[in-house]
Amino acid sequence: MSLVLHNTLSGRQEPLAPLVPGKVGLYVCGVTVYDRCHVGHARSLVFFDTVVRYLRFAGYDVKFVRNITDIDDKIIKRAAEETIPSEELASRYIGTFRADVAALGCLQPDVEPRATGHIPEMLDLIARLEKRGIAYASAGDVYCSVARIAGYGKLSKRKLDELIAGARVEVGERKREGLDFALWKAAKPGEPFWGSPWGPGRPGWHLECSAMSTKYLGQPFDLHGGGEDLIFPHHENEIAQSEGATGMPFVKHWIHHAFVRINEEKMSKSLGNFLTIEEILKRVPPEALRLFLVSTHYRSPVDFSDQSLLDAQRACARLHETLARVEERLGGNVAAPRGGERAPEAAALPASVRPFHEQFVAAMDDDLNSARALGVVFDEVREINRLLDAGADAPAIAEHHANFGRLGGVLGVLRHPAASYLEAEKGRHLAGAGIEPAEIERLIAERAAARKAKDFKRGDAIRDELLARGVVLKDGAGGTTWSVVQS
RNA sequence: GGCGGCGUACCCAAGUGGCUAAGGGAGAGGUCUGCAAAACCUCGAUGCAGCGGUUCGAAUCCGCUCGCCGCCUCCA
Repeated sequence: MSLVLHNTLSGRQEPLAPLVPGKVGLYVCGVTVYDRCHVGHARSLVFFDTVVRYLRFAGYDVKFVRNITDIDDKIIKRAAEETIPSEELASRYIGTFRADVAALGCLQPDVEPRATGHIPEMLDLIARLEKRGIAYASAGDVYCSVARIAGYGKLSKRKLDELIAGARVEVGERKREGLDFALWKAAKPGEPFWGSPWGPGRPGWHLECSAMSTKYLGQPFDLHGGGEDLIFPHHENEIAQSEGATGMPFVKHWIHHAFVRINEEKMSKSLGNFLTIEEILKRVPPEALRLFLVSTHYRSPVDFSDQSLLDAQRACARLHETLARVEERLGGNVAAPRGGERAPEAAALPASVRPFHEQFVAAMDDDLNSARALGVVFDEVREINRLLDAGADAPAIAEHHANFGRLGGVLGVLRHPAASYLEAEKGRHLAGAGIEPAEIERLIAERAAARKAKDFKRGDAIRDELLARGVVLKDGAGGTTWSVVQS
């Protein structure tokens, strides 16, 4: 059994076969920091985070590189609008990006290179392309001549003549062919620039990923990914640059995920129909957003809606309610696995949990089918609740606790003790509902007194009043506890 | 126009040739509970956009039709 992944380059599913057995190099195109990140970016972050977690779970030594584009036309444009230096704008949105990544609970990349920190590497790449007659300078710009690239279009499955015929890009005065793309852009007055043999300017967008990926992962390397909108022209051009400069293959395996849609349309900044990660996380816990995102296979579009998000939040609550029961049953003896670690061999697992582990692995090995894998986690939830209801002993519960936490951890949904999750949910709800915990406790005490006096009518009235305010009471052996409705 | 993808129960979503079509949300009935909540049990698509075809057998393969989306331009 081993991981099979869809490869955009071949259009087929192929086994992951690392260049160095046991090690995987992964490069992901990150964000351009000129605005806040939205749910679409969250999909990319969460998907590749899941990829890294699963690869490590499966025993691979992963080197994960994700870049930050901190210089480009959009950044310059925004900065000019705000009349601040582009570095200041970039720095601001690197800050919000980092906050979003942390809030989503994503693992840090091993290397997070920034374009502006790799200008020499990029200039070197241009020089090599020029030496091979692939790049040409023109009035301070430098372009890559697509016609000189063998196999151009192989990733996006496009033929060069069709691209030329259908090109919406105008042939610029400086460009020889419409499809040629900029490696270096001459600085206009007032724009940020770096010195180069071709004059002051800045790198073209595609160049940074070619330079930085191979700097940190070598050439060729194993896995390169991003959103499916990057297939053309971005990734096609990366291949052109890197293979053109060296004559060696660039990347073995390309993985691309589909988009988040909203009302049947792609969520994007240009359409203005986006919700930021920050806005969503005010409404639901990060685990709920992650669960929402991984409940669809990565190569299918996921439709965002309030109802779907609410469904995910309720499903997430089910997961954590069960975790809370488990933790209560085990008392203080709960060292929860956090995910991202190597899994034990299936043969070493207790027979009670092995089927869940194996089914989860089978699902993830099948082109990272996280939706199916999540179904397995819920199967185990039911099994755990059954055991708890039947009064199973602690060791039996502990076996499942370890397994269930480990599987959930791969999907990034059971990373904290249940209590902290449930407390956070209470806080989120109370902040919006205008009710204080002290008041809830007071009403619970009042109700307890009424119930003791057999005044169930009064007791039920209090419970109904709290319910109307989104607070659910639960009468247990040790007294009454409360939680909040997921809405 | 070129290329690619999608249409599965009330909603979301797995399943891509053959056991009773996963799982989650919502709903109905039951157990438990003073009543609830949570949990558990049971029910829920004789059918997988429509129509044809291939096959012993198809949601799954092929053809056509209808509806929707993405890329081809900055975009996760």
